[in-house]
Amino acid sequence: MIVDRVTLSDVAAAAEVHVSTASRALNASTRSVVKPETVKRVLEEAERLGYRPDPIARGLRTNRTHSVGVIIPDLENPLFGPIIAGIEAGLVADGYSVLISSATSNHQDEAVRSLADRNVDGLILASAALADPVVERLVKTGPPTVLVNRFTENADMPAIIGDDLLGIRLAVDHLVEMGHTRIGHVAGPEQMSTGIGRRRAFEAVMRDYGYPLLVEGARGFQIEPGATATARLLERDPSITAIVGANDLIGLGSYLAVRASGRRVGHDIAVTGYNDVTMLDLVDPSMTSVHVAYRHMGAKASELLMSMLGGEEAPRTTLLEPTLAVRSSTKPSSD
Amino acid sequence: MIVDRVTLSDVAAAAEVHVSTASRALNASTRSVVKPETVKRVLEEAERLGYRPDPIARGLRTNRTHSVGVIIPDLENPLFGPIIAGIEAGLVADGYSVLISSATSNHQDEAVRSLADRNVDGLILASAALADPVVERLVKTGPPTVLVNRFTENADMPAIIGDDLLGIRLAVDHLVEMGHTRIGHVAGPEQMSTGIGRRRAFEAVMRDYGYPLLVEGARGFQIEPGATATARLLERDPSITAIVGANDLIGLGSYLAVRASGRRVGHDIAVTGYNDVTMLDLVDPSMTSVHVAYRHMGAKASELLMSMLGGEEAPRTTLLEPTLAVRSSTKPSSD
DNA sequence: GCAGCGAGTGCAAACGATTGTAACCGCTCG
DNA sequence: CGAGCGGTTACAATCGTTTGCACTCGCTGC
Repeated sequence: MIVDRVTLSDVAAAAEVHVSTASRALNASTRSVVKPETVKRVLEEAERLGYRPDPIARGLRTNRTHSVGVIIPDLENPLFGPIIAGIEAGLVADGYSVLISSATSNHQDEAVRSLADRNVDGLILASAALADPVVERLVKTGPPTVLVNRFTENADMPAIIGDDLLGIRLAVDHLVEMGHTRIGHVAGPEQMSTGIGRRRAFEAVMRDYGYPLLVEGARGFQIEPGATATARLLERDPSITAIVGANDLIGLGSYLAVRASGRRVGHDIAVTGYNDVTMLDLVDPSMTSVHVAYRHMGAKASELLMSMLGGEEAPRTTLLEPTLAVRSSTKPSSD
Repeated sequence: MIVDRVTLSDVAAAAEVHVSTASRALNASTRSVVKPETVKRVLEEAERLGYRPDPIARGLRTNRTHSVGVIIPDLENPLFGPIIAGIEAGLVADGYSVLISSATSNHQDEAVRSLADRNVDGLILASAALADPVVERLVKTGPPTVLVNRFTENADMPAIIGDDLLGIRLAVDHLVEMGHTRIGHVAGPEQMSTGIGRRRAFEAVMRDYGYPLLVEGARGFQIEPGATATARLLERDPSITAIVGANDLIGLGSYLAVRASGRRVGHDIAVTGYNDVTMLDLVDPSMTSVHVAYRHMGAKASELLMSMLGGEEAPRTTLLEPTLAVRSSTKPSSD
């Protein structure tokens, strides 16, 4: 700062009171103990001088920094923009600041530690692995924490996640409605709840229908692994007429593999994605996908964290209801 | 924190020295004044106890928080993910933390103030408007600041931006090479340097060629405004055979308007975008676009800020060279 | 044998806030 | 008339670090 900060003692001097009095006058909770007249004088001087309390100094004394840490596994993935936006909007409304850090599940440790050093009041993790030692430790000894988008099986940590069972059911129901019975699933990595969860959901729904279980796992949530796994799937059972991708990029990989096998997406083989990232309506053919309200998810996460910081006991897990965005990849008629 | 923090005085007590000595032993710059033997003892105890200095307390004394603020205009825009990733990577490497805040050009004020309250050592703004009073004030009285992606004309503030003149030239040159002479431009909002800059660049390049100037402004950098403006452009001059969009979304808007006019993108009218956001290669037809290395841009910005914090005088502006990603929207042969 | 020196440490004052406790004032009441 | 009391305010400690200054101690050089 080039201009000198206006400090509490400046205000106190201007109002001709002791700093402690000024402090109490300024803080709503202690205001009642100081004479209304004095309060008025202090507030006026504070206003006039443009006093803004130093959250750092305050944090040193009170052990609350009014900041929360957010850990994102991959900032370049368009999924996380809306999540961060939702989190941020919720937090600044409550006067909190957001410390952001990027770290994959395997390297969260240092990120968590550095945020803890900064004495964040709470933590929001989008980077949890299915079996996550870091989360396990946080649950025992760490600031209040909320998981978002992914959850952990080895620790009881509140999470805001999409209802993958419902989402997959929406996709499969829609495909069945379109007449498909031989439906395959290209699953995501099993280390993430989003990978294994959707796979289990798919298996459950298909069992309900009594249809065969055709599943291949992709090495990652990206296009190429999706293409490779789809190729394996098609090779294993050429009679497949529909593919449920574990996320949109895997679905786009399926596009490539389907084409490579000489068939047309939408006409010969239907494909669905998951997440409904932006521009999915503009690919060729536009892709049917399970839509998750990620901004809302972020907002919910910050809301939950705020209530935990307010001392409330947190509910274990909140499921967000997805919807299905139907497009040409499963309904070529609309082409 | 549930477990009590290990403090400097814990370390000092364990090493049987005064806290001041411990402090000096721990800080590389003052380490030379304390006896090597003592240094060793202090370091060992610090290590053994798992001591981590409290950046808050330190910041209170030193006035340096080792944190920087980043202001992003729209977290949901996929453009900014890579920028943030680049910034973050650069900063954590130097031991800095990132405080993120979202604010449009018109509402930066509160965000800047709140970051200043937190005593950030530096600021990175992706939200600068072309004429920006907030930036103007920052330049006079504020922490070291770097602009990224957009710059400001009313203040002399270091910026890392793409070379729009070169980018537009690449696009136009390519179109001319493909035989086009009647080339239109759908410009972005004039309040942003990216809008007006690309427009000016287009005009300059076209003047060089001696071709007519066909420009319409879109109200925003989104699809619908792009479509509307393109429609106006096509109505004004139906003989246009190529359109340069000010960004990718505007280009996608042009797709819609071109189709609405009964023509085919790529065959009847070529279209280029700008930024080369993800999945642009998957739209139909895949779009030719000027590629900007946004992650690198973010990395450069943090690098520049770090050097400024190190006391070096900052160069005024760094231009990043874009490249052209040629796809089917200008080269239908590859369809 | 003592002033002076330099190396190494300790003391204590910051930084800007919050907060327990003491002190003061003018009253009332016993 | 003095103890006690409610209402206000001031004092001072505290949070965890850094840092200017003073101090000690063992030497050297005169």
